[in-house]
Amino acid sequence: MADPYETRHKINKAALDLFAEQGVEATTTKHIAQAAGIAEGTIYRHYVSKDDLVWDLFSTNYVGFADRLDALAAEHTGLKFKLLVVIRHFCELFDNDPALYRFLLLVQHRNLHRMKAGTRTPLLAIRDLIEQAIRDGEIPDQDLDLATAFVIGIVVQPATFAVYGRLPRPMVDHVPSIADAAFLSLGAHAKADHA
Amino acid sequence: MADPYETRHKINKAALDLFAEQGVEATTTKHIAQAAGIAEGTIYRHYVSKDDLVWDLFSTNYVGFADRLDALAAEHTGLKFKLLVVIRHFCELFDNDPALYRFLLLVQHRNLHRMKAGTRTPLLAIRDLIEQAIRDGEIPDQDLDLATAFVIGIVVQPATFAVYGRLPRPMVDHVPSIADAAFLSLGAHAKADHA
Amino acid sequence: MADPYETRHKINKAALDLFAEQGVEATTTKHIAQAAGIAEGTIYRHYVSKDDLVWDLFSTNYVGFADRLDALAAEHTGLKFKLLVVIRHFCELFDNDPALYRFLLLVQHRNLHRMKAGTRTPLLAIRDLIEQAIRDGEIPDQDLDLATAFVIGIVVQPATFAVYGRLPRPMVDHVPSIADAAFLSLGAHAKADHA
Amino acid sequence: MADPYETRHKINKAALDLFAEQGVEATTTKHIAQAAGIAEGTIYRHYVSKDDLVWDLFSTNYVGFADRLDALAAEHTGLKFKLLVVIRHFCELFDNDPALYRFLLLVQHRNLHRMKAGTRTPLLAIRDLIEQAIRDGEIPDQDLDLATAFVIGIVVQPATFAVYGRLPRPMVDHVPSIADAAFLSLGAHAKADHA
DNA sequence: AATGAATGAGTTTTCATTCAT
DNA sequence: TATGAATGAAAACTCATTCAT
Repeated sequence: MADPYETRHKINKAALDLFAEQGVEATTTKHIAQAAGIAEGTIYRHYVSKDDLVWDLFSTNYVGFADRLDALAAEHTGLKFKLLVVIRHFCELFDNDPALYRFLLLVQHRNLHRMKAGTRTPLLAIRDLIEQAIRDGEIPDQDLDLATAFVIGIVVQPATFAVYGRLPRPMVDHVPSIADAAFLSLGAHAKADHA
Repeated sequence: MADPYETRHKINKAALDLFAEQGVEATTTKHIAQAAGIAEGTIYRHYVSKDDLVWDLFSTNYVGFADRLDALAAEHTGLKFKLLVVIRHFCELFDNDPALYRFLLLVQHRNLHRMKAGTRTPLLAIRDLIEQAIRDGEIPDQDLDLATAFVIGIVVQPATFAVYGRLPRPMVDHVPSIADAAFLSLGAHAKADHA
Repeated sequence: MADPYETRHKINKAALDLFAEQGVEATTTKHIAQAAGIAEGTIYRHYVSKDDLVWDLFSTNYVGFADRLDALAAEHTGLKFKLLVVIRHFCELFDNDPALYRFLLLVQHRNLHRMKAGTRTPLLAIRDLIEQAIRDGEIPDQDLDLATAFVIGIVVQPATFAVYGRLPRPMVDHVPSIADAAFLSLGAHAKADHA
Repeated sequence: MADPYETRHKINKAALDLFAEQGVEATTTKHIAQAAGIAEGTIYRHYVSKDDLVWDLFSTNYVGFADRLDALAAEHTGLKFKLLVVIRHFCELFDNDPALYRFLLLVQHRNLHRMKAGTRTPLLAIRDLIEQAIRDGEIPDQDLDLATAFVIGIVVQPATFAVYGRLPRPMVDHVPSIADAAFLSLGAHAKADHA
């Protein structure tokens, strides 16, 4: 009997790649089945619908990513270092699995509102990290959500540029510059570097 | 019968709203026709295809927006002021026509590569502005594309937050903070403010 | 432009015939389209779904039939005559449009419970007619619903036999016998015949 | 592993319930397997196909029922009594196993033509009983098939009403009334009761 | 220019059945 | 015998586009 775990994995891999490459709508279940080397009907033994597949791919990876960011932030001290490891992790994700990044970028708008309130998201991980820094006096008091948006924007936009060839890869090469910009955008003094 | 110019306008308005709200693929020509109060076939009197409609909407507004940014930048001196007016214009667009803003954000990547080489885009407007600042010694020498990504990210991400209710509107209220963050992220000294 | 009324009629006719002949499930939208001489997609310009088509066909004809029975009953006096015209009408329907009868027979179980309470049905028409006869002392007092079931059964079962070739057609030939049986089953005296 | 006889029984029970409730077409093999608590493939260890399952269920029970009706009729004398016991048996089947009753009713027409010529059916049991009564002069000479239809209709329709809640259960309570109506519908005189 | 019914190719989804374990 | 993952043919349904009016 075929290993259902393996089949599911093949579906996920094929779907993610195709979704990233041509978008969710443009990817047919037929394409996915062909790329995964399985029958079209088999997809429906693992997922209720194409939409369910998209949602599963999104939520699993989105939440998994948030959890890793939380863990990383917890392992380090000080805004500067926290930002650095978090941003490095983000860039590594991008470099190692560009398709996953592109997929998350593509579908987040349609899927974010489905997450049940209270779920850990990368966004919350960043927000908590900034909140802590304000509390610790590392950066001036400021609008927390706005500050979160700045950091997210500074990290995500270069990756988006990289996707479309407007910035050279690997993203890891840009980590120091990105971390610096994020740090500065929050109103931190360069000196905080050495704190 | 009806003023053809007005019909076209109704199509544009309906399409833009729907595209912004639910994405291009999820919006059917039937939806557009219904929302515009016209017959489905009428769309094809004004546009060759749905894709043509998307492209027209995108290119017209994208280039127009870039031109206004260029003009604004030209009217002011110094990175700080240029950033301020450019960012204010971004935020005003968002406040005045959120559908247009979201639409441009959604489809830009799919459509950017179709633009004739050399066409002015908002990205280029920002990029030129930063290049000038580096040349003028206002900010340290740095990777131009990365810096552009920072500024774009710092501007766009708060707007995205606003769309999802994570940041209060109007966006114009956030202009000073956003401009500051953009300015700082480029490595400018706060003092440059008063320069 | 094609006449939508005519197209809808072609769909209805083709669908009814096929449904009656081979059942609803066994009839595909492709079959219907072919039989109607239209494209498969055209069905969906007239009906939301195959199920909607079935429901429309059922409810329209079922209620229409009830209305005609009501009208007929109102035009005549005395249980005997009312039964006679009502049963004759039923048999004429059967003879003139056996497909319609067979269709109603096939789908009633799945669709009866969808009718909103208070809708006129053939069943109610018969029931009212019997209730009146009891009130008028034409037949002994008895369980109204049970009596209704008797009459319905006496009328419907022969038709069902006729469908499957267990009784010769036309059904109209059996009207006197059926009416007599119905009359007698209610406990009426033969004398009532001449009342 | 499990007792094969028990497994087959579980399949039969689950299938019968589901077929009765939602029809044969609407019941999937998956549903049956779930309801029976077995694997989908197991059905095919016991039946060649879904259709084979339906046929087996139908023919076994239909013929068994006919045989019991025959036996009951043989044990009694006179139309009145024969009708009474036969109708009681009908009603008891309904009360004891409504799913089986409904199933037989639903699928009989689709399956009757498959029965070998000469097989005993409930229809024949009723028909023979009426034929005997005519021969014995208990009821007037009349169309035998039509008369059979009357009796079947008078018995079956109340049961259908009971399914839809239009008549209170148990059906056994209605046996005297139903038998009376059947008796009368055949043109028997009420006095024959006491003959 | 405008209409809107019709199209048909293409999509998602279903489900009885098979087969390796 | 039992399992249940996989199959694939066929189903219902969608939708950008066409075209007669």
